[in-house]
Amino acid sequence: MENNQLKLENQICFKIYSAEREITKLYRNLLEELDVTYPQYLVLLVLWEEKSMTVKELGQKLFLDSGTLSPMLKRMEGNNLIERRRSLEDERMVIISLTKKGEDLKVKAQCIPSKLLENLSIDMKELKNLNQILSTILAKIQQKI
Amino acid sequence: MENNQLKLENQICFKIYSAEREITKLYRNLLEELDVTYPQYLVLLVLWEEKSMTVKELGQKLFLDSGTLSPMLKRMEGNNLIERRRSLEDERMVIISLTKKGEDLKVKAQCIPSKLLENLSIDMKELKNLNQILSTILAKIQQKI
DNA sequence: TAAAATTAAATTGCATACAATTTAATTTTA
DNA sequence: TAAAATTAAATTGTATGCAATTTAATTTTA
Repeated sequence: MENNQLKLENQICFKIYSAEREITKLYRNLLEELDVTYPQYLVLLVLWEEKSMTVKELGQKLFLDSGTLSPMLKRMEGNNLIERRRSLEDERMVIISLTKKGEDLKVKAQCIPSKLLENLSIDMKELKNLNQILSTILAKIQQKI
Repeated sequence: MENNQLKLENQICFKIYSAEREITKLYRNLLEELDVTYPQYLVLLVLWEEKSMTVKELGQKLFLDSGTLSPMLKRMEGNNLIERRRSLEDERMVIISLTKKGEDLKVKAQCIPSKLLENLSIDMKELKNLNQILSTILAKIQQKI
């Protein structure tokens, strides 16, 4: 009696794991021009929507903790993309905001989503479907935590 | 005119990125008993199917290069899960095989796929759907490379 | 067949991830 | 209100990932 469940090809999570890395590689090419990594690009996406935000809030949006964010934000500060300053009301908090350079990168980034989708060459119906299923999964996992 | 494409919530790839990490966290709990990480578990899955394999073949199955595999396999060797030996026919190649301990872990691993699916609590129809979409995406990306 | 090209792993360097701990500030509570 | 508990970031330590380079072995080619 074979155990098919332990076969690699039947591992749905392996597909997610592989797809994540392959897609990140596609992004790497597109983001080269902006000189940011994919996680850094996500930080920029958040800050382009909301001018400033604490490290904690950023972490809640991106599902990342300070162990990941602190050094990454330090690198982004070093590259002059963001500024970090302690909150005056509560000195425990660090407020992250965009520099002029970080703000201006948004223009260059406009084309990235469409280019990425073009690279993926997936049709809109499937895309919406995928989006919906992943949202469901994420919500279910998050709910458990 | 708002640019919705640059909004985080519309980033399908962010969902894949997040889902990958959340699922890996679920695995982390399940794999604790086996004392392996998720990528190490993937190596074991492959070796449980085929007794032995070169580093290159392993990399082709898992989409990982020697920069990732070499140190990981060294750690697994250190934990007595696998053995590494140079091929006699071609000394460039390193052949990876399971130790008794690595082979025996398969029994303990039997329950993991079902437990994981239970944690995900996604219905079979959605699962098959997700599987199909991700396979399509992976195939399209792979084809480009 | 000897030099050039190719190939398989390993190594180097950098950037995530994340658990666990530490530090400093704030809030709660006895 | 002073000690205890909580909270936000940073730090520490470990394990991926991956591009680029190096090393050693094999194959190709001039």
